[in-house]
Amino acid sequence: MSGPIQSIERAAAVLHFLGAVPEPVALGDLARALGLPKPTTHGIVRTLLGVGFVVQDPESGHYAIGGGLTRLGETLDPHLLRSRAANWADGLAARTGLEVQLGILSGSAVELLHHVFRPDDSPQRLRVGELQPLHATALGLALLAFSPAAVRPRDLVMTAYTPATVTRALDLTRAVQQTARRGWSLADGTYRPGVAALAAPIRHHVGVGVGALAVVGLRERVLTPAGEPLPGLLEQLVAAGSAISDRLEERL
Amino acid sequence: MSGPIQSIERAAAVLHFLGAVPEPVALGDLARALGLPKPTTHGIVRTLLGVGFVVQDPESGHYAIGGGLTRLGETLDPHLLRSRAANWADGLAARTGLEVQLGILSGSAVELLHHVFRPDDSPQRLRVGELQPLHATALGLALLAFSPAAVRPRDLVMTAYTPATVTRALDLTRAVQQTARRGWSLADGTYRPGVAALAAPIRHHVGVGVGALAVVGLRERVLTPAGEPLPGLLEQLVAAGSAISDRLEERL
DNA sequence: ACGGACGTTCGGCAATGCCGAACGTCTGCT
DNA sequence: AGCAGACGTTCGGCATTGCCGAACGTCCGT
Repeated sequence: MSGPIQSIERAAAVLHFLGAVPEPVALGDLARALGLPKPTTHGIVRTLLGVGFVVQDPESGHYAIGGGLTRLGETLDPHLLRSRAANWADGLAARTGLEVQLGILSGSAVELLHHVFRPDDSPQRLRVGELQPLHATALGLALLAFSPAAVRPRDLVMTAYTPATVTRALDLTRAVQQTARRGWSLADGTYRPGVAALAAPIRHHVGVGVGALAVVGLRERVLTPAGEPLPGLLEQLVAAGSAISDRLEERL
Repeated sequence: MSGPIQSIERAAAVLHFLGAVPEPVALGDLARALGLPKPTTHGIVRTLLGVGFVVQDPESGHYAIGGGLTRLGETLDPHLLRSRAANWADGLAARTGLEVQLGILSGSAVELLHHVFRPDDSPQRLRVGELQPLHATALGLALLAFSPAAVRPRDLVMTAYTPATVTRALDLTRAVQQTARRGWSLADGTYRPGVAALAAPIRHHVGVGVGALAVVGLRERVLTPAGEPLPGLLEQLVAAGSAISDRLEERL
């Protein structure tokens, strides 16, 4: 049997130590206490800083347990998500001229939490609360790729909404993998004919997806004739997703 | 600048994922969600299991966040420590015929929480609540070596209680390092002439020292003429320290 | 002005972590 | 009852990664 992973055990020792002491700890004291050289201890602490498990007092330079660790068990309130996302979603609709949707995973479907109309006069229907299929929408692909809940493609009922809808588990798996690699998803006429969408994940607790933000519109308003996202559109979407993610970490 | 440590980041991703999902997670689902091979994920999870940050449901084999993580910020109540230690301490005194002391770090001194008299008729004084010096006692050396609170030898006032008392910071540092290597400490006439003591740490949260247990008596009752622990005595002491440590993890 | 201690960076080295192949076990299906 | 698939787990070869000594710039106390 292979042994335990040394650097994870050392990181745990750091966290145990910091958790046992009420005051923030100097790096040198931590290193001495654990019997490790300062650069070794520093490398561990820097990584724990990066994942939010440790924080550093900016004045003293000392280290303490961070909120990212103590908040591990917390799940995100959908109302909080919506409240944090609303302004960004409204701004994105205004800038792109497209419909913007915010969704979360609900069982084996996408639930729309927020829906911003295209900023024009055309008739539109408010869809908040609506369930959408995971396999046929950009929001669905993003949630499958980044959400912690383990929904497997083979466990889904894959209705064909258009001739372009993916209905085989293997094809869906590939689409999800592609989404994971790119950091965003694309749906081209898979849910409504002639309608395309792009979606980006919204994350909480370093890297964990809790929702997705999408821009939706007629294909030629979202994609090039070759089927790629229009220039600038993807960047605005991903930036909005990141900004919302950052706001989720803020405490009010 | 060197980058973050990959295996610590991966471990954090595991914890984030487990923390985001209400139900225990299958190893295969965890591996898929994180995009890692199963053996890689298993190595990480096995290590997190070992440090108490993750637990495994024995029936389903699934993994969840463990109490060792959520209890990181908890400090140990001295009354709990005393209550858990008392029976072991009493038994140790009965088996060894020596005085047994339980101490914790209190500022820059040892505070005795529990004191068991030698099981004989000689006059003895109850010392619970007494403060003892860190530099001159076996309890003190054990607490310096294993306790999370960072007390540095150079910050101590080192009174000479006997000619054998260590009074130089460098000598104390070496004694503490030796204690850390051995896992136990030895004081030979450094606090009271002709009296020797051995001490072992009591740990909480994998490896963090929260107290120490000592056997104390006339030198010839504790050490060989060469100054080594009497055969069998050290093993009984270390075993008692371990048993008390184990009992601290139990929930009532 | 100087020395000591701090947190931090750098890069050479080899120890360690990674992960494909394989295993034994369990469960569900035929 | 037998078989196939999926599970968690183990093993060991390989090279990537983590480790840590040397060194740095900064800050503080003397």
